[in-house]
Amino acid sequence: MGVNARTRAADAARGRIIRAARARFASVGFEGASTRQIAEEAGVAQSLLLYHFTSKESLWKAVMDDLFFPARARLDEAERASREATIPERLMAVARLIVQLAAEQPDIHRLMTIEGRSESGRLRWLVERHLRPVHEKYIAWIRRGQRARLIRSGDPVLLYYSILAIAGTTYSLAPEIKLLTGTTSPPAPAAVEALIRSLLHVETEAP
Amino acid sequence: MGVNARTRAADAARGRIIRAARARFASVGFEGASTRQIAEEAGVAQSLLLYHFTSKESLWKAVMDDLFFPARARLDEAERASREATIPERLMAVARLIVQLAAEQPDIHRLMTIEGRSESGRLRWLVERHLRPVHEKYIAWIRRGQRARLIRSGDPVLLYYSILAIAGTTYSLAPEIKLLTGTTSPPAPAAVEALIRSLLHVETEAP
DNA sequence: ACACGAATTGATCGAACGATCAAGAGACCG
DNA sequence: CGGTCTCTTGATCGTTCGATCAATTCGTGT
Repeated sequence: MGVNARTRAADAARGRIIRAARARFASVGFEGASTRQIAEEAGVAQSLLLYHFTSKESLWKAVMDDLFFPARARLDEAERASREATIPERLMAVARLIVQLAAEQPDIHRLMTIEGRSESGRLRWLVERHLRPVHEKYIAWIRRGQRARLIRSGDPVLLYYSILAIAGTTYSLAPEIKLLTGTTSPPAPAAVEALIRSLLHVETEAP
Repeated sequence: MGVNARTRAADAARGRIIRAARARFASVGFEGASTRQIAEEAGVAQSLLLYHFTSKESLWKAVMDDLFFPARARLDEAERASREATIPERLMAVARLIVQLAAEQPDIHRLMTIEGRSESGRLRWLVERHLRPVHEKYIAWIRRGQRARLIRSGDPVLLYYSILAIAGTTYSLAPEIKLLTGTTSPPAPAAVEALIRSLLHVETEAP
C-alpha cells in the first residue's frame, strides 16, 4: 500500500482508526459506538474518519475484514499443517488456534457475539462474507467425524457453537471475571483446549 | 402493587416498558438503545418512560431486577429440590435450570454477555447485586466436587463460565444460526445439558 | 520551481438523543 | 359532587449523532 512517505502516513492513520473502531464496536456495539469517540481515540478529526471509510457502516466492514482475513489465513495454515492427521486431531488443531486467537484478540469473540444476536444487514453481510465459509467447513468435519464414531454424536451445529462459546467466553468476559474474582490473568489457552477436547469426546492425544 | 383500576393500568404500562427495554438493551446494548424507541415499542410517550423510571440507567436496572430476581428464585427452588443429592447431581440440576432459562428467555444471556465485556458502573452494580451471590456459590460447589474427585479438575471459574457459555450461546445467537443454517428451531435443552454433563465429567446419571 | 492531487481539518447541516417541565385527564376518597 | 393526586402527554431544552463541504496543508512528479 504505502510506498510514499505521504501515503504511508495515511495508512498509519487508517490503521489507528481501525484499531480504535474495533475496540469501540466490540465493547458497545455498532449503534452504541460514535465516530467522534473513535476518531478522538485514533487522534484524528472525525471528518478524516469518514474521508477514509465513507460511512460508519463501511468502517465497521473494514474492521471485520481486518480481523477476519488474517484469522482465516491462520486457520488455513493450521488445516494444511494437520493435513495428514485424523478428523478429531484436525478439529483439535483448529480449535486450539481458535482459542489462541480469542486469547490474543478477545475483540473477535466480542464482535461476533454482539452482531449475531439480532438480524440485520450487517449480520447478513458478516455471515455470507466470513462466517459461512469457515463454519460450514468445520461443521462438515464434525459430521464426518461423527459418522466414523470418532466424535460424540448430537447436533453438529450445537457442538460447533459450543466449541466457539467455550473458546471465547472467558476472554470476552474478562472484565466481568476480574470484578468477580479479582483475577487479572485470564486462563491459559491449554486449559480451555482441554475442555473442548472432552466436549468432542476425543480419546486420542493431539500431535 | 396494582389494586385500583388506575394503578393496575399504570403497572401494565410499566410492564410493557420493561419488556420493550429488555429487548432493546439485549440486542443493541445500553448505549445503542434509545428511550424513544423503547417507548414507541411499548406504546407510550417517551416522557412517561422517564416518569416511571427516572432515567435510562434506572430503567436498565429495573430490567435487570425484573429478569434476575425471578431467575434466582427458581435457582433457589432447584437447590432445595436437590438438597439430598450429591454435588455433581446438584450442579447438574442447577445447570439444567440455567439452560432452560436461557432457552425460555435468551435475553438473559444476551444482557449478561453485553455488559460483562467492558468495565462500567453498570457492570459493577450488576456483579455486586446479582452475579456475585449466584456465581460464588456455584463456584464453591465446583471446588467441593473437585476435592471429592467427583468433578473434573482445573480452574473452577473457567469451568463455571464454560457451563454458562454452552448453556446460553446457541439461544443467544439464534438469529445468526438461523441465517447460517436455515434452522428455525433451537436445540432442545436436553442436548445442551448433555454437553455440560460431559464437561463436568459426571459419571452418575441425574435423578 | 511549480502546479497538481491526496490527506487533513474545522464549520456546519438536520436528525435524534436524554432529560425537564407545564398542562391535562380521570379514577378515587371524603 | 368536588378536590386531590397519580398517570399521561406534548413541547422544548441543550447535547451529540452521522454526514457533507469548503478550505488548507504538504509531499510528489514533471
